[in-house]
Amino acid sequence: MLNKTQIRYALDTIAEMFPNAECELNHRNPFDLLIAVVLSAQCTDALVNKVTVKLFEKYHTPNDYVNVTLEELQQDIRSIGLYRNKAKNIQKLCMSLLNDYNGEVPQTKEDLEKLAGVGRKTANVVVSVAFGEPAIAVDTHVERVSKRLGICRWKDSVLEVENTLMKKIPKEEWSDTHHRLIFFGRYHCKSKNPNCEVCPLLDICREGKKRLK
DNA sequence: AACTCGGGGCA
DNA sequence: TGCCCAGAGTT
Repeated sequence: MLNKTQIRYALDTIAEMFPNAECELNHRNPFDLLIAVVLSAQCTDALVNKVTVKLFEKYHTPNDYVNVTLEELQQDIRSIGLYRNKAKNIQKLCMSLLNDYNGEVPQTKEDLEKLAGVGRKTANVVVSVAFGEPAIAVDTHVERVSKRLGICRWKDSVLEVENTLMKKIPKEEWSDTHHRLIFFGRYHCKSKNPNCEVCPLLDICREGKKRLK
């Protein structure tokens, strides 16, 4: 396991590698962001952006999504995987916003997680990106990178990874760190080809040293 | 903890 | 072709 000094070094190095790391999803307001993040599950952000360009020209409010048939909404997001369930969830989610939140996006993780299609990861991204609240959303990249480097344990659950990261990283750095770890995982420490041979973190990385042996 | 949903992108 | 992708819900 990495100590505090090593974690500090790792985060600073990753920050230098990806100085402009931020949310890549196409969004102009909390509502559009919420829709985009729900759509992004198990699917690349590039594909989501391609779909939401047209989607957000047609749909602007929760009412717009519930005033079309399920079939029509499904057609409009058809090129995204899991589109049938996602369309259902989005209509359910919009009904909840209209009934329980006056058509607005709730600003707490607890309320967000009650919405259809919104889990812990999505809720974290929304409060962080849309409302500026410190949060670390643990997706596949964050989980893989944290475990490889040795910031957390291999056997940790997603929730344990999140708690460990929050404990070991200053709160004011949570949101930036979240995006940086994602970029690091997506473009460098990839699931298949981690690029260990050119990695500046090889000295401290538990998995990297094992792989190059 | 394991399983399922799923079309598009990329090798 | 085969494998993977800024997960969530169910069993």
